[in-house]
Amino acid sequence: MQDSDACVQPTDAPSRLTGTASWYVGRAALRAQQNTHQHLGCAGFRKWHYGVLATVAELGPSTQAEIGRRLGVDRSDMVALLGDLESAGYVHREPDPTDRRRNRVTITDAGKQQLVELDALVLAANDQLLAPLSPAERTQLLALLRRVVEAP
Amino acid sequence: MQDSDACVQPTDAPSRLTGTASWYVGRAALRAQQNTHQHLGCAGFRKWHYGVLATVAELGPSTQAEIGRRLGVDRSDMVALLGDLESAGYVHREPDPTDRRRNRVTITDAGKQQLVELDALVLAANDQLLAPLSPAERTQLLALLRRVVEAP
DNA sequence: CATATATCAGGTGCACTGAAATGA
DNA sequence: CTCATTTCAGTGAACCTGATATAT
Repeated sequence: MQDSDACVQPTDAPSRLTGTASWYVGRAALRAQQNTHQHLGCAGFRKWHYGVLATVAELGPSTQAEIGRRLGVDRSDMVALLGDLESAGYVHREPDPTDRRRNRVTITDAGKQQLVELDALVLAANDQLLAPLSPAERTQLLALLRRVVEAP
Repeated sequence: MQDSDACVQPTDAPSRLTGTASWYVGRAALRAQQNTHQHLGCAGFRKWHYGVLATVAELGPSTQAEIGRRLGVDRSDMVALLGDLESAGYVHREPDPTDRRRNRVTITDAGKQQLVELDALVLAANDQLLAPLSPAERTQLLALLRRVVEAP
């Protein structure tokens, strides 16, 4: 058996599913997830590692709670996530002197450098996902999804 | 603390993410998942229970492997899934006399009846997800996602 | 022999809950 | 006292792998 079952597209799903947006959104998300996981995985990263690095890079030093809020990642999961990144030397955690409940998370030079490399991988994964669409269609899809996601 | 963190929309994600389709596809899928999970959960079902019922209802008696292929669900997970549905009396499993490796999975009357009720819940969850979009935009989104998902 | 099916045992990433310790 | 932050311990669903027994 060399089946592996993974990455095998489902064929002819029931019309009750192929009539819904939820179905396609779910399938598309799975594909997106597999693409980015595969690309980032080669570098030893997962998607939230990238998300955290991106957040800290763009926002400057932040607290764990703030990063989690921006990304929609649970405060609880942030602990391990930042643990990974810190022990790899990509971020630095230090207690905030002005509010000693908080941790100030800062990206290191190694982190910034790594982030640039990851950008290329994420871009490639995205291009792969959107391959069937023209540039105009990609913009359109992005706009529609934005409206769905940013709904009250 | 009554925080609960769940279902809290992330605000102001970094532009590295908000520029990608993967990001919005992922967020939309999470929201879709939460909607359906919440709606179906009230009836004691999960999304794959619904998917399996829908498949068997539309295809007629099928094998576990075939159902899994249609849905993109792993053969391994189908076992437990069908176990749930069978012990609840919604499907029936019997060895196929013409090929004794296979199980013939059939939907029961109770299953058909339950499926109709679940249809309404799934529809409601979908409407909730697509609330920000006009009917024309919903069709457009569906078409774009279809192209992405049904890519080679 | 090779292939397909159902099943079991297990691993991993992710979303989430609840509680504890600390401090504002 | 209330609220926010970090941390830990643990659950649950979904995705995936590998192996086994059985039958084609």
